Amino acid sequence: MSASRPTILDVASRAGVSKSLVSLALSGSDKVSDASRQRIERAAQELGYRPNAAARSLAAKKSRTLGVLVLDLHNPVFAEILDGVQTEVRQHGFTTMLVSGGDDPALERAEIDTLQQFQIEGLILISHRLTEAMLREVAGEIPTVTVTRDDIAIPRMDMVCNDDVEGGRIAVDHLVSLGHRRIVCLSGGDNPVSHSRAQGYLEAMAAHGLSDHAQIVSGGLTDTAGYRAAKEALELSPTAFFVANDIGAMGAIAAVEEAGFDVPGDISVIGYDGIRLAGLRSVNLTTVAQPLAELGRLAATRLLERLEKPSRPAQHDQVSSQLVVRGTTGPANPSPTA
Amino acid sequence: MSASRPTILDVASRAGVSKSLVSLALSGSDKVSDASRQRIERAAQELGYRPNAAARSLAAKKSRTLGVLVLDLHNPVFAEILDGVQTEVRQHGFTTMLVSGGDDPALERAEIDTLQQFQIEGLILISHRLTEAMLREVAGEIPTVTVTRDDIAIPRMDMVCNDDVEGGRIAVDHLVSLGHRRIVCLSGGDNPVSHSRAQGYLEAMAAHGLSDHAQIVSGGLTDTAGYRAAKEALELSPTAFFVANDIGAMGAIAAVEEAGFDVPGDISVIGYDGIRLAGLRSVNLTTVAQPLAELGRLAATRLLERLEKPSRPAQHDQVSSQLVVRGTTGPANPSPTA
DNA sequence: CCCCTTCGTTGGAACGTTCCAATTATTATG
DNA sequence: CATAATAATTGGAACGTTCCAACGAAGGGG
Repeated sequence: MSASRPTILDVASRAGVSKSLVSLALSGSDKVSDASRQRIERAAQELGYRPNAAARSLAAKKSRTLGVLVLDLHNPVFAEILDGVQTEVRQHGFTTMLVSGGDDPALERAEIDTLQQFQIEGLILISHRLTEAMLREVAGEIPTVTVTRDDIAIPRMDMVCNDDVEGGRIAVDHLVSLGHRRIVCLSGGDNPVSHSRAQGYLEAMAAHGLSDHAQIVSGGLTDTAGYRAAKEALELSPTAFFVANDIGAMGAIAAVEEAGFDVPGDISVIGYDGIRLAGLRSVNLTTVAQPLAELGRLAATRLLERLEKPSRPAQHDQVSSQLVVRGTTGPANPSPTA
Repeated sequence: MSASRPTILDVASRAGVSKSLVSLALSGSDKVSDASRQRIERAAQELGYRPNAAARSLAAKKSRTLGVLVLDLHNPVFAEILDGVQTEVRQHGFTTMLVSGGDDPALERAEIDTLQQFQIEGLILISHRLTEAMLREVAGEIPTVTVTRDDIAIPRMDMVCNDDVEGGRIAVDHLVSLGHRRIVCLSGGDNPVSHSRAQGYLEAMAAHGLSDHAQIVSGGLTDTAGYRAAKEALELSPTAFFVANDIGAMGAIAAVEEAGFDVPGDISVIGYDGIRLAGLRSVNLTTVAQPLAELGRLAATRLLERLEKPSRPAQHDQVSSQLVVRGTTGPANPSPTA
C-alpha cells in the first residue's frame, strides 16, 4: 500500500532543491540551470510524480480546461464534430471535459454548472436545447461558442455553423440535374438547422422554376421521424426526397422500399450531414456532407482565440458542405411503379 | 464586466455567518439551524455561487469524479455503455470525466494520465488497447474496472463483461432452429471479445453435430472488414453468417447482396452487440443484443463499491445477451441462387 | 443558581500548487 | 579586486475549500 501520491515537495527534496524550482522546471521555464533541470526531471520520473490539477488550477487561477456539451452522444454527427474539437484543443495544451445533455434543457443547464465548478475556461456548445435565457446567462459568465446553432446571436458569443441554406440548394441542384422535378423535402422539424435546410430547398426549387412542385413535409431528426414523414409524403407521388439529415434519410428509405419502390430506381433519396455511417456499404447514402471535424476544429480555434482576447466582437463562421454522391440517387423515373 | 466568481466567503458575509457554516450548510449537514440554512441558501442563490471543484477536491482530498476511457466515440456500442455508466454514477453524486483513446496505446495511457491529474477516484476502461503492463500499472495506482475485456485478470481490478461464449451459442441456436447447417462465422479478429464469440460458435456447432460445417473466417470489427470477410466466405456456399459484431454484419450484408443473393431469402445474417442502429428500419438486423446500458451501470456500481471497500477481492461479472430477431434471418434456403 | 450537556457556530490549519519579491551565487566590467 | 549586473534559487503568500478542535449560548437536572 503505497503512501499517497508524491507531491511537488517530494520531488523537491529528492532532487535537493526547493519546491519553487521544481515548479519552474516542470513548467519549462528557461531560468533553470541544466543541472537542476535534469535532477528534477529524474526525481519526478522516479517518483512517478503527476501534478495535481486541482491545486494547479487553484493557484494559477486557470484550469487550462475547456468544457464541451453535446446534444446526444448517440448521434454520430456529434462524435465526428468532437474529433475536430479534440485535435485542436489538445494542440494548444488544453484538456476538454465532455458532458452530454439530456432531453431536458434544465438538466443540460445543470451539466454546464458542473463544468463550471471545474473552472473550465471556455465552453463549446454542440446542442440547441438551451433556452435563450439560459444561453444568455451562460454566455455572460464564460466564453462560449455554439456549433450548429445560429438562431440566437449574443454579443461576445462566437458561432460556427454549416451553411445549411447552401446545403439545401446543393441537394436540390443534384436531384434536378438527374432530371427530378417532383422533389419533396422531408424537414427535420422545428429547429434552426432544419429551417435553414428547408429554406435552401425552397430557394433552389424556385431557381429551377419548380416552385409549383415544392412541398415540405415536417418530421424530426430521427430514423422513425424520417420513416413516418416519407410514408406520408409518398402520397405526393414524388420522384425524389431531400431529407434533412442522414439518419432520417435512412428511415425514409425504409419507408420507400416497404411501399414497394426501388431506391434509386423509382425514387431517389438524398440526406444531409455526411456521417461516416452513411458511407457504410449497406447504407451507401447520397448526402450533403458537412465538414464535421472542421466544424469542431473551427469552434475550438475561435474559443481559444477568444480566451486570448476576450473582448473581441462575436464572430460567426459558416463552412460549406459538399455533395457526396453514392447509391441512393439516380436518374428520375417519370412513372415509378409500386 | 463582473468581478471574479463569488467564493464561499462572499456567501458567508452576505448571509452574516462564517465560511465554515456555509460549507456545512451547502453540504447538507444536519447541524445547521433552519434560519441559518435559509439565509445561506438565499445568499448563495443571489450571488450565483458555484463551489470551486478544484478547491474542494484539494481540501477534501477527494474529487468525487470518476474517469472513463472509451475506445472510440464513433462506435455506438460505447455511447450506449456510457449511458449506463452516467446514470449510475450521477445517482451517487459523482461526476464523470470522459476521454477517448486513439489507436495508439501510448496515447491512451497519456489520456489516463490526464484523468489522474484531475484526481479521479476511480477509472472505468471501455477499451482493450492498453498493454498488459500498462493495465497493471494503472490498476495498481487507482481503482479500476474494465468493461468488455476479460483477458487479463489483476488482483484488485473488477471486470464486467458480456458472456460472449453464450452469445455465440445463442446465435447458432437461432440459425439452426431455422434449419441452417452451413453456418459460417465471420470473426472480429484478434481480440478477447471476438475469440469468445467464435468459441461459442464452435461449441454450439458441435452441440448440434455440425462440427463438420464449422468454418471461421477472420476479419475485423469494422464495416469493411465484415464486407471483405463475407466476400471471401461466400466461396464456402453458406446459408447463414454469424458475424462478430453489428457494424461488421452490415458490411457482410452489403457483400451478400452485391453478390446477387437475397438477405434473408438466400442467406441469413445475424450480428452481435445490439446497437440501436441495428434496429433502424433500413437496417433491421437480427442480432445477439448485449445489455449495453446494464453493462455500464454494473461497471459503475462495482467501481463505487470498490471505493467503499478498496481491498475487496476482484469481482468478475458476466451479463447475458438476448436474441433479437429482426429481418435479416429466415428459414434456410438449401440452394441459394445468385 | 450552578454545572453539564447539547446545539449551533467559529477560526485556523491544511490541501498542492503558482507566483512574486527577495536572496544568494556567479559572471562580467572597469 | 571591488562592484555591478545577471543568473539561479528560495521562502512565503495566495488560491477556495474542508475538516477539526474549540467556543458561546441555551436548556435541563440537581
